[in-house]
Amino acid sequence: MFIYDSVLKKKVEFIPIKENEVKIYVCGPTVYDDAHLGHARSAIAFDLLRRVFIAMDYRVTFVKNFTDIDDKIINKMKESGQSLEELTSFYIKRYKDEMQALHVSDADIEPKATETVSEIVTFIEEMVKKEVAYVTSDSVYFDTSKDKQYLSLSHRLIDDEASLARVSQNDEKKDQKDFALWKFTKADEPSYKASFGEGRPGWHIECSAMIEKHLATSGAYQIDIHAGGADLLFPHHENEAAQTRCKSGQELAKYWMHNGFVTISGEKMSKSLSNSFFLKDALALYDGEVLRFYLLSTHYRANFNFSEEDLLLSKKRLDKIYRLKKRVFDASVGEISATFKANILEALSDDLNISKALAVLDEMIANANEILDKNPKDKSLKISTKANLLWLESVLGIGLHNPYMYFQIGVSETEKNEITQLIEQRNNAKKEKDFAKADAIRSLLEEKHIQLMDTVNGTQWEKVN
RNA sequence: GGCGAUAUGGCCAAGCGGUAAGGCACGAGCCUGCAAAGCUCCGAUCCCCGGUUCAAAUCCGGGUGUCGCCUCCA
Repeated sequence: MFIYDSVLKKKVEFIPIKENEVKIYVCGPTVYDDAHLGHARSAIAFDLLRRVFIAMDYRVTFVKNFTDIDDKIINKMKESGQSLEELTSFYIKRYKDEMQALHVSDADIEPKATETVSEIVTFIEEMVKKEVAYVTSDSVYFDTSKDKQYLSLSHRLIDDEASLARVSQNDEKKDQKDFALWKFTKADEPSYKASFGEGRPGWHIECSAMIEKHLATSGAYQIDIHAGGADLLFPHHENEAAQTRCKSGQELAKYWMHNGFVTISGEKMSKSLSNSFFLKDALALYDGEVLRFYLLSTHYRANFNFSEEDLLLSKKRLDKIYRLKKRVFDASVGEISATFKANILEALSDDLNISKALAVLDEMIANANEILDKNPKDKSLKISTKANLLWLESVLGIGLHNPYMYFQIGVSETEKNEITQLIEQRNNAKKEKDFAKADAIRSLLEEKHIQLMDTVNGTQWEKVN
């Protein structure tokens, strides 16, 4: 397995801390608002990573957190009048439902910040004791000057005035680069008791504490892979790494992976630009699997420019998978082709080269179709093709629909009955060589976006866009 | 202002020094009553300029364009 390490900025061979095991931590969402396409892309990218490791027989422990205490959440509580619990449980549930629609597997552990407070407090206490953190009137800060390797992750120089001018000034901070580990709270805000004063955790500390609680090994590195969106590299991951390094003497992660952004009309979606395409809206328009396949089809590190046109084109490629699946649907389950499996894994183990993997798949599809055109009843081919498809679908997280149902998404039962009747009428017309009538029926269905296909197994239909 | 990424046929997109995968669209053909589906065939010298090399889309230098990070962000 080769992965691109975004700290080393090159592709490296993945060598696990412990043989055949891999521990992955992915930064999850802050649950104060709906998830958008960017969250989906990140989740899908690292869901693929996890599935590939599993397909390669690694024992995977996959952790994704929920940040459920934060300034933005508190602001939203004040706006909406909801309690922390009401607000965060609503968005957590929605996030999980949306991930399910996208076939993103649940993480093995899904810790919440609010469930990790005691570990966070202990973590900070130790840092204060080691004098890598200090207490001011409003917060406990991490002292970045104590970490000689600070900024080694993001390779950044932030001593220049222009950079610092963008950060709000605070005279109690020893250095403007220092960041809050704990914020002392006002009376009407959610807070937790701590020896250094009642308050709530800062954003960065929770991930360090969660990793230590749920995943950390005792060696040089706490986990194998830490992943997240490219915008998290600085300051979030830089700060996480610094805390853990100074507190435990260990490096947080052996490898760092970051996914590229989803842009719309060439611009990154962001809260401040309010150009987010929310998943609840996207999933109302498109099937979750179609959306997954589209977001999956570009390499995870490249930026992804979302367009409805491209999504519908991408669907055509997924359609081809399902059409072949229909052709082999009645076959029994058998052995997959060793060559096919090896070729797919070779592609995916090269830093998740999905384009190459899909090219291998398309070649397999074309080959199988060609043979089935010549001999529609080639039993052994049908068996191996079906096995190939089922295996691949588990690796890519697609193909969970029944292939006949897939082409009927968005068609009501009443409409289905209507279609069946019209097909019957058309077949009768065809028998009587009344092709004008048969074609009229086909045109009628086409107007309703129903495409007919006469096959050796009778007339089939698909819903088309 | 600092730092970084990227630029491949009409569109999406691989490529990681050895002579341009794949998908979609277009066109031609086979199949079909006609279609659809499927299959076959068909298109680029890789932003520009210089350099290294027997050999560069791939490495180096300099431009230009686009995007991003430096502030919440996946």
